[in-house]
Amino acid sequence: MLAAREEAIVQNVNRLLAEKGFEAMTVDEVAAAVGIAKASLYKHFTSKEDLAAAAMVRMLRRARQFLDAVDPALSPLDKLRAAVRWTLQVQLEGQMPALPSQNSSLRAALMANRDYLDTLMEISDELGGWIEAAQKEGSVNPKLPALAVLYTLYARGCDPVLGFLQSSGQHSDEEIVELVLSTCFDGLRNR
Amino acid sequence: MLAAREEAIVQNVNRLLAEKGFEAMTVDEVAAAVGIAKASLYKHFTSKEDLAAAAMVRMLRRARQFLDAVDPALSPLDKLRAAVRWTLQVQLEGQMPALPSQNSSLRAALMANRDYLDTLMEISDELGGWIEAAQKEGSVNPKLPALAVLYTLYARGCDPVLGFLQSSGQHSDEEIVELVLSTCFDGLRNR
DNA sequence: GTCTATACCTTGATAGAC
DNA sequence: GTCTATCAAGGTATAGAC
Repeated sequence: MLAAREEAIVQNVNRLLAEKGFEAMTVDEVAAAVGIAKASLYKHFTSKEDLAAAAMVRMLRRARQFLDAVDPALSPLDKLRAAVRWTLQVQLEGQMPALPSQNSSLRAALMANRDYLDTLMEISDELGGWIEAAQKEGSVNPKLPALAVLYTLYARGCDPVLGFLQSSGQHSDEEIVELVLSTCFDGLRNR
Repeated sequence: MLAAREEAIVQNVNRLLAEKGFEAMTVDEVAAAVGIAKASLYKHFTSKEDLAAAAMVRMLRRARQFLDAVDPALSPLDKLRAAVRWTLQVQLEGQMPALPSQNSSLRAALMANRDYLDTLMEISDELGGWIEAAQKEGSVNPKLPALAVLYTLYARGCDPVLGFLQSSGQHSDEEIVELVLSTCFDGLRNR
């Protein structure tokens, strides 16, 4: 079954991207992890960038699914909190693909990928609506530009603090999630 | 002059690390930027990792210098704010070397580099003292583990939000610094 | 569509003359 | 210590048989 094989490929790419990042991940590794020859990979995906883009699209779709399933009865602030919590948990599970934030061949490929851009836009719209509502009701600081809030939320998806705290060995995953949620929404200053 | 040449090398490495990261930076580029042959580089530094480590040590020393010069009359909270502000400014100037947070050959080299570890420890001690004082006086949330606060501060040095906001083109560098400082210390929630 | 084998290139690092 | 020239390894991608 073609779809099942491709899902297995993308799943492994996803994991490897989370583990080592785009540049350190090799196509040989992916092929070995899936258990097929490298040349077979290239029958499904035309390039390494294409592989990574597929993994990113898969993750974005999962994110969108989660957002769509968030309890509409929650306050806008709690919806945002739920979104960030989900992101942090995915990252702690080693399932959040890490891509270079700097310019690279991958960024060009992503910017040319309609699936990626569309899903990213949908997510941004949904989060943007929540942000606007939260600022209107005064639960999120209205002085912050909505775009800055959005970027700050996205950045939690690749926050190195999670890995640092995890390797310190002093906190459970649940504690780490709550700590980062707290610093994200409440800040370091005392309230 | 040997020292001057090595300073020129490390300066270029620093800039290239900030631009493209460790993996995307090539030794050929460094040699070209400095204006010497690649083989000559290897007379000064024994490996690419060694080059990057030297750049990191240089940046850590600059950070330590800055911390030592912070006005002792400031409150502990304002000292921490000054430290983060400095980090953000360096990053916006494209001078903050970006290293892979994931495991790699570079991490091993850094962990074997006494200069790096010593300076990092000194900085952490200085910041740690300020954090403790700030928590004691109640200006920083005392419920947060000091280590989590420290990591959160460090993480601002590679915060992708800066680059996102910069490329949005809607804010000056000064505004971006104040925005990120605000989200870091005050959080997204309204106060 | 899977495989083996390989082309082609880039990269980190070195040899050896000066 | 600088250069030119080169090596060895490992990477992406492809050819071509089945």
